[in-house]
Order: sequence, then C-alpha cells, then structure tokens
Amino acid sequence: MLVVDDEVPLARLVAGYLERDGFDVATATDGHEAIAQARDWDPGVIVLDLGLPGVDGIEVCRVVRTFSDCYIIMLTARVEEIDKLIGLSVGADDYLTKPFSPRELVARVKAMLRRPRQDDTSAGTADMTIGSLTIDLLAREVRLAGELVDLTRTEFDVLAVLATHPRMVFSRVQLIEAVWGATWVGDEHLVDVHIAHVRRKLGDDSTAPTFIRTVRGVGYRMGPGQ
Amino acid sequence: MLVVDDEVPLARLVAGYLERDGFDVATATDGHEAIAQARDWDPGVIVLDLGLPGVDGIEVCRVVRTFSDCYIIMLTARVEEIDKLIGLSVGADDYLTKPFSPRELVARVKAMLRRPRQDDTSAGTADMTIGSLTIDLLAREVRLAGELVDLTRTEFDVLAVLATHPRMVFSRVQLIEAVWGATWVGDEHLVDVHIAHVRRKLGDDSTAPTFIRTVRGVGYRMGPGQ
DNA sequence: AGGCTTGATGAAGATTCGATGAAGGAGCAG
DNA sequence: CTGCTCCTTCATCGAATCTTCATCAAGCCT
Repeated sequence: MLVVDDEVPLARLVAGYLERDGFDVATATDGHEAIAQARDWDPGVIVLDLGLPGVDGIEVCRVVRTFSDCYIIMLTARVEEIDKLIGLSVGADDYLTKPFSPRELVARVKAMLRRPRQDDTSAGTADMTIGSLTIDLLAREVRLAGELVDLTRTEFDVLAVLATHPRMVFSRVQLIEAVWGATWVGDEHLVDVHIAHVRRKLGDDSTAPTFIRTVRGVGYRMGPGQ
Repeated sequence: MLVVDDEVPLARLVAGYLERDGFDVATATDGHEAIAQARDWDPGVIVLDLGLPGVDGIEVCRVVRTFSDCYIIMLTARVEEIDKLIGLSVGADDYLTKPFSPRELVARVKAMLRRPRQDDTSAGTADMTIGSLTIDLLAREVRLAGELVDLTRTEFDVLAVLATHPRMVFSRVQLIEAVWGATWVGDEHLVDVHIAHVRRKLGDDSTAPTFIRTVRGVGYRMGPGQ
C-alpha cells in the first residue's frame, strides 16, 4: 500500500495507522515519486491526496490507471471537490474528505478491499444512506423517507461532510474548514446555527437525535453507535 | 469494440467500463493504429476521441467509413465542436462531450446498437427527452411539445451540457469549461444570461422551473427529482 | 443543589446571490 | 459597407441566505 501526501507528518501518521492494521505501507510526497513507486512494486492500494505540488492527484490517478488496476482512495479538502472529481470521471474507487479519522480511513480501505470493483461513485449515483435519509452528492439532493428536503448550500455541505464520515466527530473548527475553507474567520458557533437548521428540516430532535448527534465539548457527528 | 484516445489512462478507463458490461474492448492511442486495427478485425463499435495527435478523429472517421460500416461514437471536449463535425458531415453515429459518466457512455453504446443503422447524420438520432422537451444533439434541434424552438449556438450548448448529464449540478465555472473551454476569461455570470434566454424560449419559469433548475449558491442542473 | 460552561434556538440586520433588462460591440451575411 | 444577430458586460431589484447576537435550556463539576 502506498500513501501519497506532501505533508510528511500526515503521511506518516496515516501510514502508521495502516501498518498497525497489518498493511505494508510506503509513503511518497509528490506525484512523480508516487508514479515511480507504483510502477516499481504495484501497491494494491494507493491513498492519494488531491492537492499535490507539481503533478496533482488527478494526474497521478490517471497515469497510474494506465498500468495498474490497484485501488485508489482520493483525499480531498472539501466536499465540493468530490463533485468535480466525479464529473471528471477520474476513476478513483473511493473519496474521503479531510479531516478524517485514521480509523475511518482504515475502515474505508478494508471495505473497499472487501467489495468487488465497482465505480458507481463515478457513474452518477454518488448516493449514501443513513437510515431513512438519502444523500445524493451529485444532484445535491436530500430525501427523508423519499420526501425531498430543501436544504441551502451551506446546510447541504455541512450535512454532506458529516455523512461522508460516519461516526467521526467533527469539531466546529473542522467543519468550518471543510465547508467554508481554512481562510474563514468569524464565530465558530455559526456551525450550531446551521446544524440547528438542518436538524429542523430533517425533523431531528437535538435532545434525542436520529441523524446529527451532539458530542458535548467536542462537536458533532453522524452515523451509528451510542 | 475499439476505444481510441491518446490519453492512455482515459482510454483504459473507458475500456474498463465497457468490459465490465461484457464488451470485448481493445484500445488504440493514435489515428494510424486505430485505422490499422479497424482494418484488421472490424470492431463493431469504435469510440473515437476527436483530438488525436497526427491523424485526428475526423480523418480516422472518414477513412474507416471507406471500408467499414461499424458504429462510431465521437468524443469531444466541447459541445460546440459537435457543430463543426456535423457541418463536415463526418458521419459518426453519436457524439458525447467530455466529461461524461461511464454509465452514460455504456448506455449510449447500447442504445446505438439497439437502433438500426440509419443514413448518417440526418437520421442518426442522438435524441433525448425531458418531459415535453426533445433535444436532438446531432441536428441541434430542440422541440417543445413538437414545436421547434429556435436557440442560438451558445444557448443550445448550455442546454445540451445540462441535458446530457441529468441530475448533475453544474457550477458556472463547470458550464463555462464545458461550453466555452477552459481558456475562457470573463464574468462567470454570463452563464446566467444564457440560462435566462433558454428558459424564456422554453417557457420555463425560473421560480418554478420545469427544465433548468437553479441550485442557489452552486449552479444549475436538469433532470428528474423535484 | 448551586454555579459555571456549553449548546439550542429565535430574531434581525447584513450580505450575497440570481433574474432580468439594456447597451455596447464583435462577427457575419448580403 | 450596412444591417442584423448574437455575445458579453453592466447595473438594478428583490429575495434567499448567512452571520451575529441575545436569551434560554441543559449538562457538568464540586
């Protein structure tokens, strides 16, 4: 397995987690190195950051696809970028938005290895389901028990970030970075307001939530558990 | 079936999708090779990229047509190029603009194989239907309840991009790249104006659209789903 | 239980966004 | 060269949305 990220500490961290789960992991810090390594020893799985200096992740993905059929997970900074990647038919097997928990990544890798190759993500059905909730990233549509829920852009983005990382707890700052970008300044409790709006529209009770759970003192999360 | 694209990864990707659907696929990366292969074993279908180095897609199409009756799908980067191709009577059976979803390509191929061969451009219907709206990409004709709607080139292109990617939300920038090309510079709200024109000609109310929906803060989309 | 911290929520002003009409200008046909 | 069509830019209006603020409720610790 090959982890590609220009931020060395992050690459190491990720590699460490994967190694702990028995994977044989190497790292690369730029596109050229990644392609060279992939040629050399064909890692079964490549964890690939989108924003690489020089040759970017999209290009790496395409080149690697010319000689290898390995699994590729793309890491993106923002949910919106996934849209673009899908539109470009980049051909990665899975996408993950930063920030993500190492545990989440490991789980995704395992899930990917378990299922047969499929590219539904790039075929237009970038759907996901949480109970009676369906989220279509491509059409930016949310349905609750089949009924369309009208969310604003920000509301959708917040929900999408949480939903694409089941079980992961996001701090307000993490959510803001994921949705608004790192340059945003202002009161981080802005997130609360949008969460409240989403909850209202989903008919979710904050004291006994079905979808978005509050983790007091930390942030919010979705997904099963507790 | 033969896939011809000078971008090897893309060719492989496309071939992979088609193989997954049971087609027997070979690839070629330039015009000469494509023609040679077509002579050798007459693939029933050729997926042909327009922008090939050396002998370009148009030339390949013409040469192949001199000795084979196979189906040809042309891939173009821009909708407006379809114009040119039709003007030149290239004689492809269908056209597809990049980016396209793999599923869409497969669907087009199947649809093409299903219908009997027609005489070239005039009858090779690259039609699609959205409610009472019919779009013929080949003839660049739009009909609303059977009535011909007169759209300008740009108006048609914008509509075509949206219509060929049902449900997908396009940002203004994505639309501009698809229709005007990546090198275009200017105010991205130009898209709004053309959308307004199309809507007016289609009798579409922006506040309760039947065809082109506004996704506030993001862009526009067509297709079913509220 | 009491005090402190954290989160939920409603309201309101500020801001952004989209629809549209109009005008200048480029390109093309005659 | 002239007139026409179409593209593009610009400005404006109205509305949707964002963000801040204030207040109230709930959780946590001692």
